[in-house]
Formats: sequence, structure tokens, C-alpha cells
Amino acid sequence: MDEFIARGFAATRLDDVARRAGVAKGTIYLHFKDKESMFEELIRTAIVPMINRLWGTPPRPGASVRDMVEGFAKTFIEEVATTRRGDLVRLIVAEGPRFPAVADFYYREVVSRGLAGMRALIELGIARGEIQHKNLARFPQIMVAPALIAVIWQSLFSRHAPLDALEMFRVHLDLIFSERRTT
Amino acid sequence: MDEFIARGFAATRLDDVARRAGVAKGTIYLHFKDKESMFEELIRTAIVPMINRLWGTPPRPGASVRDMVEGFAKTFIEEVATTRRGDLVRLIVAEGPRFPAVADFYYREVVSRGLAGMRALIELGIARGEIQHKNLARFPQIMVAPALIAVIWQSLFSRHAPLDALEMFRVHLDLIFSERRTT
Amino acid sequence: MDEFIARGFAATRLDDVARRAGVAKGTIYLHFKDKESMFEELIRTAIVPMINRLWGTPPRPGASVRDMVEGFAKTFIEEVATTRRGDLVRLIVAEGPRFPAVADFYYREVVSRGLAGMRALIELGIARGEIQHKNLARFPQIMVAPALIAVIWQSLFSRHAPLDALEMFRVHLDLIFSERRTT
Amino acid sequence: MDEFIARGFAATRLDDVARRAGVAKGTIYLHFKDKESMFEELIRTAIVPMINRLWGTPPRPGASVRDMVEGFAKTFIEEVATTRRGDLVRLIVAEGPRFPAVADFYYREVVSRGLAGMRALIELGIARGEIQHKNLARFPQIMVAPALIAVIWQSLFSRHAPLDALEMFRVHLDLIFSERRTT
DNA sequence: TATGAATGAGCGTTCATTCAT
DNA sequence: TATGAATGAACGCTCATTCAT
Repeated sequence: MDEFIARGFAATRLDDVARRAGVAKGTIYLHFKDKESMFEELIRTAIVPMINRLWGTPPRPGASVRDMVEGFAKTFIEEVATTRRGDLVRLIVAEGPRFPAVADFYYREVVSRGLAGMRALIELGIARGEIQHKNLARFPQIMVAPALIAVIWQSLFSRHAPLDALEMFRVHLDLIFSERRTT
Repeated sequence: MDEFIARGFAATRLDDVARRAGVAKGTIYLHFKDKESMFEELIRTAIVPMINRLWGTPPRPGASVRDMVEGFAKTFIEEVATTRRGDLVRLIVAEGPRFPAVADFYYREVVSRGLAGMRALIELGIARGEIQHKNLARFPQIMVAPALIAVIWQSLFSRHAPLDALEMFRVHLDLIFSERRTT
Repeated sequence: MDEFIARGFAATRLDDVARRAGVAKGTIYLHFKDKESMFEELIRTAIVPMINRLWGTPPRPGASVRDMVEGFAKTFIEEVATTRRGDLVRLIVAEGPRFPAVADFYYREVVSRGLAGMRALIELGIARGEIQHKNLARFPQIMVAPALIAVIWQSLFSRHAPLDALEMFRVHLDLIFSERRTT
Repeated sequence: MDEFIARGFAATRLDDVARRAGVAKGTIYLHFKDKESMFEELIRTAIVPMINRLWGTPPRPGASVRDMVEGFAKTFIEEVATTRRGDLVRLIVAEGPRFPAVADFYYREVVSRGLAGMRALIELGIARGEIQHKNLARFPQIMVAPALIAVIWQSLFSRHAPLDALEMFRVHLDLIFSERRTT
């Protein structure tokens, strides 16, 4: 997986994959039909722990919706955006159009579930009066957009200008939640 | 460019590029040193018209800041996110880490300028009282985050679930701007 | 080696080398880094048996110096000048300037050793009174010059006029050694 | 010609030839059918001035045969062996087997004439009593052998060990001519 | 006559895939 | 099950040759 992340699908050599995995090149073909299906299966299995990391930290009982979202963002930024798992997301963005199976899987397991969960939170926030903008529930993507920005920024531009992703996320949450935090 | 967008750098064959360009393979080398520099130069030249499209529509005089941002978003979604230029952005995200020259150019010409322009708009909005959240000026990325979401969604997930990018952007703007709409 | 001898380095096709070797083209690269290093290594390994042929026949004990030199010449003409090994020498002359590593190796392993041996023989001949020309020891190249002529003649001109290389060498020895022949 | 000498036939690019000649690449084809015939014609025309240099210095009247040969050797070493014309000889040795027309021309114009001239000189030397070895006339190659050694040594080994070609030639002449010169 | 942009066959090299061990 | 030497199709790149100007 690290090889695919570092070089992309086409530029990754099975020689390197085998060496990194500590097996002979032929051994790969005992486990995978070919390079493509290996890529797809590896991505699938790599996504699972990412999901677990994200949903792994249950919200404290009695927490506000904002606290829950902020906790989620913190987890995402610490466990994904600033680690190799962030590049996994970028890899999926990069190779998705050529590997529909990958995009499908990612949509099904991560995107649609994540958005559903986020929508539930938003509706809870609306019900509790924490969120005024009722339309937000129609586009839960808005809630996670800064997280995606953080992932891409980290890979491409952190060299030019570092980005305090968590602080950005907090400012974004200020837009959404009414309990004033006027830093 | 279309070949690179469709397949990525490594998987693109110069045979196909030449055929698509209607020239012989050798002709490519009259214009470019090698595949890498062709890729970098093509990206650079492809970015320029994208920039022109984005900055091309000047705001109506007397427009509100929200109108200006919304106009920009409309342009972006119509001229970039839903066209092949959107895939160009995705290509840069995909290959940027392996082509620092590309990422650098994109940061310099698009990202840093775009963010600077957006920050100026935000500050204008704050000055005019349209925007309450003063911290937003620290993270102009937040303003464009839904645009990036739109680009990626279009390439990867529009098959699964269409996304009304402009409406999403409007909801996002509702978070940022106070009620009055002068559209 | 035969391909390189027949066509020279630049004009030799690895396709032909592989076919002649009875392997696939890719197999070559399991043994050699690239065409250049294959050429250099092949030349090096081809020189070794040539050296062995030359030094392989030890002089009869009690032989005169002239007999020893003549025996050496006979071996050279039979084993080198009139065989493919002679073309190897021509190949080295041809490609040496562009492959300094080849010229160096040939100088070290063949030329300098051969000349040292020849000088020792000349000094022995002078000490024994077989050779009158003391200056000959300063230029042992003279002793072997007709051998080189024979190699080149064989490759280039034998079609036009055959050359009895051994007889030429004997006449040359007549110039060097005093009358007595103990053959 | 300099390009061919520096790189050999196969590795020489017509681009470089044209640039060196100060003409466009296409212009070459107004003068030569293709690369091969250009090579052959160039070699032929390059040989002519070499011949002229060699036969250009007529012997002083009343000179001894040895003086004449030595003068010839001096001319050869100064005008050929230590100049680019020496590499021309090496080029012919290198490419001759693949360009029979070149080898033929060289044999006809240089080798056979040179040997005939040398044979005449040898016979004159024998008639005058300067040369004792009557058999030498059968192998005039012996007389010029050190000159060839000098050419090859210059290209391949002068870096490792310089060779005083003229002095070597004089020692060689000492073997042939009876007027004692016991340096 | 001269040009040089364009051509495309051909080469060196790589690497996913196979298979005898 | 595991190996890794061997394969050969395919790619990037070169360069002799052509031809419209």
C-alpha cells in the first residue's frame, strides 16, 4: 500500500511491492489475480482501519453536537490528514476515475456512511437549536469540506505554507454553530 | 492534455498523445524534451485559460460581496467543476506530489492568488458588515472548500449521486453571510 | 561477442544478441546493467582465454630465444590472427577510444604484460649473444609488430592478397637474430 | 569526417555532421545518396590528401635508401600517426570489414601502392648493399609495421605510456640496414 | 539549390506475468 | 505454498530520410 501511495498505481513496480512485503515476486500471484485486483483489494483493506479510526472514538455522553463534530474533526486531522492515511484519500481521488470499483467501494463504505452520519448529527444540532441553518442537512458535504481541504493541502502545499487544519476547522464550525465563540 | 487527464502521467502513452494530436511520435520531441517536461508544460499552459475563465467575469459595480462570491462560484462550477478543467484540477492533485514543479506552479498561480483575492473579499465583507465572522479572513480556504468538493464529487461520485454544486455553495454562503441578500 | 565482432558496438542489436544466445531480450538484463557494460564485460571475459592461449604453450627447455619467439608467433598466428580472436583484437582497436575501460583492461592484461615478457626474452637473447641489437630491448613492440600486421591484414586484405603470416614473421626474425638457428 | 573519426560510422549523427559542415540536414542528401555512401565517399576523399602528404616529400638526390625510408617514416609519424589522419587509419581498420568498398579503396590506393614502393626501395637497398636480407623484399609489410604500431598506440595507449615512434622506427631500421648505428 | 519540420521504423530498456523447481 | 529466473510485449526516445516550401 505504501508503494501505491508513494507512486500511484501505474508507476508502482511489483518488484518493490514484493521486496517491501518480504516475499518473492511470484508469491504475489498466489494472493492476487493481477496488479489491478491487488490494487483494488489493497485499497479496500486499507480503508477499513481508516474507517475504524474515524468512528472509533465515541462521543462523550452529554456532549454538544459541536463537541462531537469537533472531536471527529480532531480525530480526522490527527489520524488521517497528517498521516499516510491522508495520502490514501488522495490516492483514491487520483485513481478513482480509472478504478470505478475503488471509487464505488469508497463511496459506499466511507462517503455515503460518513455523510449519513453527518446528516444525522446536523439534524440533531438543528433539533437541539445548536444549528440555525436548516438547509445544512441537505449538504452534509459542507461540514467535512475543510477536512478534505486539509488532506490535499498537506500533500501539495504544506511545503509552501503550513496550514493549521484544526484551527481552520474550528473557524468553520463557528460559521455553523450558534453558540458564539468569538476567538 | 486530454490523454494525461484520462490516464494520469505514467499510464499515458506517447503513441496516443501523438495520434490524438495528429502528428507522428517523433514530432513530439521537436516541442518537448521528454515526457516529463511535456507533462509539466502542458499543465502550465492548461492552467492559464482556467485562470482567465475564473477572473474573467468582473463583478457588477455596486454588487454585494456575497453576490461577488456567488458569481465567482457560479463561474467556477460552470466553467471548471463540470468541465474537463475540473479533471485538470484533479490531475494536479493526483500527480502534484510526484511533480513538485507542477504543484509549485499551481500554488503560485492559482492557489495563492485565489486565496489572496478571497481574503480581500472577506475583509471587504467584514468591513461592510456582510460577514460577522472575523476569523474567516484567516482561512479563506473555507470559502472555496465546497468548490473543491464539487470538483472531486463530479469526477468520482456523480455516478452514484448527483450533486447540485451551486445550491450547495449557496447554502454554504448562507453560513457566512448575514441575512440580507441584494441579488 | 560474435555479434559485437561482426557489427561493432553501436550497430549491434540486443535482439540479435539475445536470439544468438538463445534467450529472450529481457534475460540479458538479468546479467548486465546495460549494453555498454555488457560490451565491456564480454570483451574482458573474451580476452582471458586469448591470454591463456598465448601463454599456454611453454617453451621447450633448452630452446633458443629465437625458437621461443617463433613458437610464440606460431601460436599467435594459429590461435589468434587466423581465428575470431583476431577480430576481437580488431574490435578493441576499433572501439577502444570510445571505451577507455576496454582499452585500459587490454593494455593492463595483454599489452603491458606481453611487452614485459617480450622484453625479458630480448634481454635473454642479448645475453646469450643471439641478438646483437641492444636497443631492441627498448622497443619490444618491434618484435610483435608483424603479428599485429597479420591480424589486420587477415580482416581487411586477405581477400585481395593472402599473406603467409608465419613466413613473414620468420623473415622478420631473421632481421633480429644472428645466423645460427637451433630449431 | 571528423565526426566519423570521433564516433565511428554507426554512432555518428547526420545532425552533427550537418551542423559541423554548416549546412542543413536535408542538404546532405543533395550530395550523397545516404549515410553509407557519404561515409564511403568521405573516406575516399580523406585518403587522398593523406597519400599526398606521404608521397609529397621526394627523397634528396644521392640519399641512401635508409635515409629515404627514414624520411618517409618521419613524414608518416609527423603527418599521420600523431594527427587526426592517424585516426582515419584506425577508422578504416575499424569499419573496413563492414565497408568492403572502403577496404578495397584503401588497399588499392594506399596499401598496394605503398607496399610496391617499399618493395622497390628494399630492392634498391639490396642492390646497393645496404640491406643484406634478401627475403625482406617478399614482405615489405615488415618495413612499415612499426608505423602501424605507432598509429594504434597513439589512439589507444599513449595515455598509459607514451611512445617515441620515430626512435622506435630508427631502432627497427637498425635491424634492416647494415651501416652500423650502435646508438 | 537549400532548408528544417515532420516522419516512423527501430532500438534499448522495463516490468507484469509465468512456471519449473 | 513459495520462489525467482525467464519471458516478451510494450514503452520512451532517436535519428536517417523525406518533402513542401
